[in-house]
Amino acid sequence: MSVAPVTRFAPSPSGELHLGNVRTALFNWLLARRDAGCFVLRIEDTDAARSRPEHVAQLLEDLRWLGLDWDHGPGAGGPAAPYEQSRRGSLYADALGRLEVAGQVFACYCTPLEIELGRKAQVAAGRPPRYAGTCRELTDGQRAAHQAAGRRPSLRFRVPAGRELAFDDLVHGPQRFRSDDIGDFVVRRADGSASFFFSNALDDGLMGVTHVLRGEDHLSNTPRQLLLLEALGLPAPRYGHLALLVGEGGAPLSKRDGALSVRELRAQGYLPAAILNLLFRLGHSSPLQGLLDPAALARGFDTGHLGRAPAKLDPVQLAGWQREAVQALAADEAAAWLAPAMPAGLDPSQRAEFTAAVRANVLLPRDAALWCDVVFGEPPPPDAAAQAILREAGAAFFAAAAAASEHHARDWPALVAAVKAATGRKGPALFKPLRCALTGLDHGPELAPLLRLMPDGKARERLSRYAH
RNA sequence: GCUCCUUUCGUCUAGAGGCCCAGGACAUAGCCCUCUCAAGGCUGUAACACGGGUUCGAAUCCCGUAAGGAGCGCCA
Repeated sequence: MSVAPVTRFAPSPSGELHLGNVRTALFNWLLARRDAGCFVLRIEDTDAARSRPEHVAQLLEDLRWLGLDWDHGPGAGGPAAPYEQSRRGSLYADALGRLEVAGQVFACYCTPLEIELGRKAQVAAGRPPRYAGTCRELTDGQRAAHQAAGRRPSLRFRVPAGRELAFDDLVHGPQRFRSDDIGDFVVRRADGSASFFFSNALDDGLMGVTHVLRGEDHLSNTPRQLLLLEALGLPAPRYGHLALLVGEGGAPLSKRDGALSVRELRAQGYLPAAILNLLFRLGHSSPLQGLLDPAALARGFDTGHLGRAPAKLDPVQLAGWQREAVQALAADEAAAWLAPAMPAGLDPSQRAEFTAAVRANVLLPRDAALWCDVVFGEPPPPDAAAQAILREAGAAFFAAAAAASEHHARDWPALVAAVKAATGRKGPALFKPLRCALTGLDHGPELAPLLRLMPDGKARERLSRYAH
């Protein structure tokens, strides 16, 4: 029997939320939702220099927009509040104090420069650049001397020798590491703040997190956190290390890849459903086909189907899901989505009709701008293909068409029938020139609704242009 | 340098020794539908990184090689 899982997303608000982060958030959210568990949002804002309040606000907004709601976290409260690490300092101090009493940590007076030198020497000697253990066994006298010299110590965890740390990774299977390969690491900086390894692991324990899905870059650091949790007497979550997402060049997604930030995607008009469905299949597979809603995504989520290889984010795939998401929109949702591209002053029925006419031809609202111009403003000048068709039809054809449009200004079938009767043309020879004159292009959405929406006289004016 | 992770169509992936001369989705090509384009339907092109083993039999197991990636931070 299994207990409801507690998962978490623990971003550091140092920049915009990008697709790599969102995927991590999504998988954790999916795991919690699938088993009626709890999804925790924890803000890792211990780095005062890089963490900005506006980033936090933006992060929350982006997650909400995507539909990834959290049960415990900022704005939601919860039994382990607060959920901002910047407000949990006393908790870290308490836990650190316990480790100090137990002798599991020691003060290290080495300066960054000394550490750096030691590291270089180790690498030169063909050894891993680990902490050399300089301050591990300091005498009281030595400590006093350092203090007298005004040195502020950091606190390091005393990594036990000869241990083997094993855990079963949700994605990569059984893992084994030797504690001898791990150097004594910093748990409290000289300025008194807790290190990432420490606060991250402690909070997972304190918040009762049962499953952690995180980036693969944490895989080989997991043993440290296991050691920490053990020393603190807290249960360790199950870990699953997700393969990284890479960009088109195959290089890891960079934080400054603006085009792939949620904010940018949203501004362009990408829909949450498109982003979620894309991410669901990036490094994760499912027998489920087609566009799925969040609940269906959750039901179909399976940690056993998480991939081990890095996945490349392909803009073409995003476009594919966007197309599906646009097609799946209800009529009123589609009209609202297209609203930014439509001219002000249209009444609701015009908006609805325009949306219905162009939505299959549009991926983003900006793509609809062209059709707005065609219907409500000026069509683009005919391109080469359209010009050839216009020329072939000839002035007499358009004279007849312009005359016909006097009586059938907005009625496409009637207009076509009248032009057909007057010119004897039919099929493409009849339709194509009309389309080109009316829209400037030889392709596009159905003409009947476009014609119905055009202001009075517009159709006739356009047809007349080619009548001589 | 050391430790660890990864490698199937262009892309995301299915595949846990015979069901695979490798299946699906997106992309792409063709056909159908259709006033055009899009949408929709159908059909096609296209991949097991390389080399050795183990086995009656390997995409699947083992060992090497190559190529990517991560970690070894008083950054998160």
